Amino acid sequence: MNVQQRATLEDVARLAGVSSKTVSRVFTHRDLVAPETVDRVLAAAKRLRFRPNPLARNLRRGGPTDTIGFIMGELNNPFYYKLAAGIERELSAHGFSLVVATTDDTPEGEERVADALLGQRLGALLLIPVADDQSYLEGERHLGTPIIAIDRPARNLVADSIVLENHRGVFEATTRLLERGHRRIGYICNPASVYTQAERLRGYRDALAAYGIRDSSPWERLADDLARPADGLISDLLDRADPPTAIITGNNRVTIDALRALRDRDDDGRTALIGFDDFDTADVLGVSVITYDPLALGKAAATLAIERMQDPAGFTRQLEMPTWIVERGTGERPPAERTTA
Amino acid sequence: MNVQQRATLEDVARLAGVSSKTVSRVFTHRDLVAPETVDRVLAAAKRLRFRPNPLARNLRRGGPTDTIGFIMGELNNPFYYKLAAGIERELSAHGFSLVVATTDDTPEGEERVADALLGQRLGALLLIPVADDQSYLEGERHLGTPIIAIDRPARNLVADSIVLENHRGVFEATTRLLERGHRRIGYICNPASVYTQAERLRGYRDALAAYGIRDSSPWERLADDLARPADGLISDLLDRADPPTAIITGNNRVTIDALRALRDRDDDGRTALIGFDDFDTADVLGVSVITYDPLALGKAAATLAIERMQDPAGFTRQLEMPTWIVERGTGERPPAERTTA
DNA sequence: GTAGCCGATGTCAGCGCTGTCTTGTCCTGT
DNA sequence: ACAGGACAAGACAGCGCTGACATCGGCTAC
Repeated sequence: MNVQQRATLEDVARLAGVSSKTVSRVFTHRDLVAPETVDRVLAAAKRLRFRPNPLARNLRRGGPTDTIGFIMGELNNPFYYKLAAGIERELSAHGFSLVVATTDDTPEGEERVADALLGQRLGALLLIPVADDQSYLEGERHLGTPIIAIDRPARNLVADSIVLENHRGVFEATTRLLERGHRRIGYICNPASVYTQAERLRGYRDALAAYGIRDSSPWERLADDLARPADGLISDLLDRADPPTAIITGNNRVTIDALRALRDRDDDGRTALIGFDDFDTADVLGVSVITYDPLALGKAAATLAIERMQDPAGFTRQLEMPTWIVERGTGERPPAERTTA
Repeated sequence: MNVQQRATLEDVARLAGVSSKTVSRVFTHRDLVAPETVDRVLAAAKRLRFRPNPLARNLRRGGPTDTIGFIMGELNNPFYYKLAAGIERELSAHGFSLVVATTDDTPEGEERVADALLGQRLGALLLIPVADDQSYLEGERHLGTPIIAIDRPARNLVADSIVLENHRGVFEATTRLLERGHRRIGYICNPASVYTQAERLRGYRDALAAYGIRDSSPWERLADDLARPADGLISDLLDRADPPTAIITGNNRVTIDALRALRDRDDDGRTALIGFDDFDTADVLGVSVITYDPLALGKAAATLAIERMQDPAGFTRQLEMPTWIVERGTGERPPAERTTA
């Protein structure tokens, strides 16, 4: 394959018999150029397969590029990729392109990856904070790069953020179970020590407290080992002498693990279940969930970034996206009577 | 927020009391600089929060960037996003960054998006071809940008490609059903007029043919309307006077639609089912599938791209990734005896 | 003693493009 | 007939960086 040279403005100019500046104008302020000149230049450009070099353009113009970075835990997760899809859709509609980088959900990964991305003179940086501290981004923010935290607020960093109504979603789900007569309601999550889960857990506890249940700890099973499925936590909870009549799960992975555990135990639909996060086959399985619109979340985050680029000086904003409950069966089960006394 | 200027080589040089070239060297060929000078420069760089401008560097150096583009139908699809995850992981391990763009699975989108991406002087372009013709990329390929087609071969374009063993997977699945005694085996897919589906359908037909079933058309339900779920196709097939005892579905969406349809008809596990593509809750639902490793597919594609960047002149390669069957229950059902004569 | 080399650093030009300023041409109004 | 303006196009510099080449002191070798 004989690689040929890429044509430059100069080449096009020579072929069209004009100056390079005129060619430049054709590709930027076309209305300043006489129509027939435009035609001649475009013909020449097409013949030479000319494509303006955005590197040179951006360098010359100074300022940020049209590229926006998104740092996520891992693409391999329904929540993240739908979020990414929402972001991508909105950004591309506004002419920005999206660079994604993943951190494997580790704090070290986050800073490394952020550094690599920021090298590229991003127009803005979107991220799902994982580390305990995003102060390392302060320098870049100070240089004018808008930074948007998604799903969790950034810590030690002034940044816009957009999160879910975690507390409200779980509070309402728990309340519904309580209203249906459930009193022994389990809560399972893994990981537990992240912002979102802390909020959800708070929603669960607050709802119970409103019904006079002050100590929910016997019904909580919290873990922080992503590598291990949550089956064990669920079994442990169900093995109690007074097993819960309902379970709330903190995210879709745990929900699916719970379904697996319930199936393995031949629970036969006795235990009510409401999971946080929707998932593809939840309707087939009849699983009630606390859901939200990840595409909308991504879209809102992208919008926030675009607005911030246009108005870097404005006050930062903290947005919340709604969550709601979808009833599909498992969440509407009444409390099972105790089979043994 | 008072936006401050970004430091340049020159600024660092002034502060460190050296020439800008020396600073440049510290960030590229550090071993050519005296150790104590390196320290002084690094200290100055840190103080000014200096970060080399990759735009200027790439412009000066010429040649492609470390950014690799990936054009996919839509991120909002388990197959695509796992593929993207595999690509991202491999690329970032080699120091490349990934720009993603989606086409909404439309041919027009593909060319538009490809054009936008190629403006950025990509190191390579990965894409899942949707349009009937990728000849519009010929120019760019000629300029030295490696192009890798994933999941489907590119048409009218010399490009590396990496696809699944579509034919073999479905051939084997069909053969297993035949071996178990099934003779009325349905095949459902939507969309049908894409390379992958054509291959899979061929696998189905060839397997039947090997058992003497020449005309499978009564058992095939092919559609090309992504907006509409496949429920109708499935019902139509099951409504036959002699309904199929087994069904093969061409992709995960159709599989899930089929599950829904079977549930709605209270099929109660009479009809055997094997679906192409795995999905998150397939094990919970006990669905047998023809599967593959989308992460590995992505990784292989990324590797191919990296190799091609290093050896642009080599022969293009066409790779196939293995598919295999995971038996979980629905595919192992024996043929149901006719309930009515 | 000096030719020759080496390691450390500097000078300069230019990658491809665009902002600013300048030049040139034609048209309008009086 | 000519000032003044509108429009089209060019000259030039420089964005931040790095490759090619130059410089310079110190050191080895004979």
